[in-house]
Amino acid sequence: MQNRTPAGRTGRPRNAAADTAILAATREALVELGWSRLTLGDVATRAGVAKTTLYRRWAGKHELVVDAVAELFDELELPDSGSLAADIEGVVLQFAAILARPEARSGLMAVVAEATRDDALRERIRASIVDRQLRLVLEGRARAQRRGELPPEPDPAESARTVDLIFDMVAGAVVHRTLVSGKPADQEWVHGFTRVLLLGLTARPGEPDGAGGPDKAAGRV
Amino acid sequence: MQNRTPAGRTGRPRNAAADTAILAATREALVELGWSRLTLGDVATRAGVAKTTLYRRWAGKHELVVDAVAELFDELELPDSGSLAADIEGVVLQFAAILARPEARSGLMAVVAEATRDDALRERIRASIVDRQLRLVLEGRARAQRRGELPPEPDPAESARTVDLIFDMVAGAVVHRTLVSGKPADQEWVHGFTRVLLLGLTARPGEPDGAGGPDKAAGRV
Amino acid sequence: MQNRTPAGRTGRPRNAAADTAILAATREALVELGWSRLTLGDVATRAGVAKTTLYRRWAGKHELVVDAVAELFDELELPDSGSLAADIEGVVLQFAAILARPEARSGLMAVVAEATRDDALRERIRASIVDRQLRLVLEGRARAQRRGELPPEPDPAESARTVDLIFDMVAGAVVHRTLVSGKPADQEWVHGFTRVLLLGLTARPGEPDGAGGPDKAAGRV
Amino acid sequence: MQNRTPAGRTGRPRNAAADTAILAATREALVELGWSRLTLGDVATRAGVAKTTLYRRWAGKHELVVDAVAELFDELELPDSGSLAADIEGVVLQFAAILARPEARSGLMAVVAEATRDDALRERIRASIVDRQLRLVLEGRARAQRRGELPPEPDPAESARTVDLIFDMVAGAVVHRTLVSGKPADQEWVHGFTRVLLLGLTARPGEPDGAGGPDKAAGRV
DNA sequence: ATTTAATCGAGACGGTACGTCCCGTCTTGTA
DNA sequence: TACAAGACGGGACGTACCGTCTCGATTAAAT
Repeated sequence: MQNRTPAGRTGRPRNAAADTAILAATREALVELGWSRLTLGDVATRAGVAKTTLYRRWAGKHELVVDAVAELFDELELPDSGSLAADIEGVVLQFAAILARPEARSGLMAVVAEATRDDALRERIRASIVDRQLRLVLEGRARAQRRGELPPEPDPAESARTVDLIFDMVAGAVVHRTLVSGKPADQEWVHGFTRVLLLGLTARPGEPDGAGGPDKAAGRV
Repeated sequence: MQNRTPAGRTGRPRNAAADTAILAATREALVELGWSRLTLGDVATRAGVAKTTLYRRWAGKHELVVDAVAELFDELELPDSGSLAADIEGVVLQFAAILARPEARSGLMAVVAEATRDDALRERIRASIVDRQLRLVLEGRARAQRRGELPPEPDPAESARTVDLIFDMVAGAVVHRTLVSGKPADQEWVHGFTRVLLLGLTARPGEPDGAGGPDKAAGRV
Repeated sequence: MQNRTPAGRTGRPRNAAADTAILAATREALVELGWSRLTLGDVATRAGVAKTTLYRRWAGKHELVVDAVAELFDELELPDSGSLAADIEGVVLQFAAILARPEARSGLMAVVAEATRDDALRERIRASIVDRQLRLVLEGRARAQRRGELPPEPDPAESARTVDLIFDMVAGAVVHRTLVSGKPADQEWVHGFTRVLLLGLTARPGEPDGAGGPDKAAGRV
Repeated sequence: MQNRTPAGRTGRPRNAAADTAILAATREALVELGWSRLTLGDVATRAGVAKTTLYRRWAGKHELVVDAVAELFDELELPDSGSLAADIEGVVLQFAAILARPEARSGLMAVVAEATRDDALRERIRASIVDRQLRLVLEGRARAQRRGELPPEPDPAESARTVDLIFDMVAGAVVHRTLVSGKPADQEWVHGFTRVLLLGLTARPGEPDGAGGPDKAAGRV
């Protein structure tokens, strides 16, 4: 994951169990202490490992936490609920549930904050967390197209842009709701959000457009 | 701002200019060093102030940065562009421009991260940053209603929920685009985002609904 | 004591009671906290006085403590016990009793320590504490001469040297016993000490001299 | 010296040279700055050592200075001058010479002052400085007994009491002369002091006793 | 079986920043 | 003027972690 396999074959090999123990200890410490009070010395102690061992495998606190948090998001699965709207609602709810867990909340924003000044870290976050979950959007769209809920994509560039937009809107809204507004992203909220998102993506523009005839607009703002 | 006004009348009064200098020095340090390398000792030096003076007024790094960043968002203004869509685009662009500035990027996510474990800090962020900008959503809606672009609100509770949702969607998407995806929230992106948002909020559900007739949907996903 | 009388007559006169209160508060703080933890801010608070008032009258911690401790030694009185030996024992016991009090122990050595690098402070100690008690030696000798226990002094220079020597031996031995050896300078010890001192000062040298016939020496070493 | 030898075998061993460098730096700083201006940060810098290293080995300023000063007194040697009086004079002169050095003057009284409120510190002073030099008294007496200048000790308890008394008188008088009276403990003074001390210890009580016939007393008071 | 080389635990190390405490000065309003 | 109150610039404190290093002791693969 984070470390080159030893490459050269001679010498004592690394203890593979240590990686697992360290990442688990990291999440445990995140829960108990939060990002800012978490120290690598403490993580090493919890993992029953020397500090040197930890530094041999990770460059620092940020990298370690990215890996520890990334594992959490691998649990995400696209449910097959029969309709696109229900599929999206299901996945957003799962995402919200993960963000509600303290080991994710605390660490995720912190590494994002640091990534604003550290390109390598941002790349690591993208690779470990964001890109790995793009699969959900892609698979969801494909399934909806198979069902006939969505038309096929004529323009690949436009398609990629839309995938990015959906991802930013979903992840952004849930994160903001959970971490900034400090309110739960519960069933009701997710339903309302999904409705607006899907309507916005699929409604015919022109007619009941935002700039269009107000007399007919029934939407609530 | 952060400190009880002296209230009691005796003793030497606080130097009001120090507050201004400290907040400016904080932003300067955020630009040069970023959140994690910013130290209060350095900020004090930059502001030409003793470290003790700084600690007398702010409880710590997080509180200080919240106040320093909050001032940035007070620049936001709702443009009067003639249409709701254009107004929203204008304000989102302004918001994106602020988030593009390093003094905002670096500090904002860090305090949000810390706020996940510190209720007082979250409250401070809400009061200093989030709630102060809710005015934009409220005023924008009122103006659109005056123009006839939006109907009046029948249900106050539903209305508040929608304002919250809009705020989470706008702020969340822009933040995620800028800080996580690491791509610019430029004119083009803002236009696309605004279109989806407004359509989602105003389109008549039922007809070209996400669950509705796929054959007619012209939306791009 | 420590401060020039205001001299110029205009303006609000100093509160004379403050001096007393400050010195008492200093001794109180010495008892409770010892020298190293005593702070001028705390003394001011105890005395019900502002820090400014304290600094207007004393230059610093050292000067203040010298004055506070000096007052303790003014209690010393030469008892009239009928014999030189008994007079000396009495005064040495009184001296030991003062040194046993925490307000004296703690402060005295500290100012002496500082005086090794501060000539003005050493002079202040000499004037306030040491010289004021030379009277005891002088009066004791005069009384013994009146009684016929000691011969009159033929040589004034030699006389002054002897007074100094006595003072250094008495004060030094008691201080060392009390503060360094950490054992009480009690009746028994004072008796033994006085015996050696007086014998050393009055015995005819030459005969049972330390360099003399060892076979006849009955002294204990 | 001050720190448990590593005992346990694991881990990087302490750098023994650091102890030496730190104690030397401490004495250097005492000379230049005196006790009250000496800071541990400065000592660490002078020793080319991190502040943490210093704190890892000494509990604080007082303990450090005790050790730094204690080494000075290890230079003391009992000269073999042929007579008890000359031996004592020699050792007292050496002692006075050490106390005349600024690194001793400045620190010694300060730690004694602090020791009045800190039993552990007093014990450390006794063990590191006082008890280590008792050897001089013991050896001097033994040598004088071998020479026949002093009789053997019949009573061990009385003997110990006398050793203590001698130590308090010698150390006390020299310290007081040097640090309080502020006059040099030079050849002449030491000679006078030694004469009184030795006479007091060896003269036959009863005859020219302090309480005895004043007409025959030739001593000067 | 021995060598070889990397890993492991432990913990000392140089270093940076922390947040606190106290210093001695200053600036108010009141007496 | 003096005084109470308290803010101020400054300096040192002692602590906590950082990330590196030096140990002696394992531990396997390569000899």
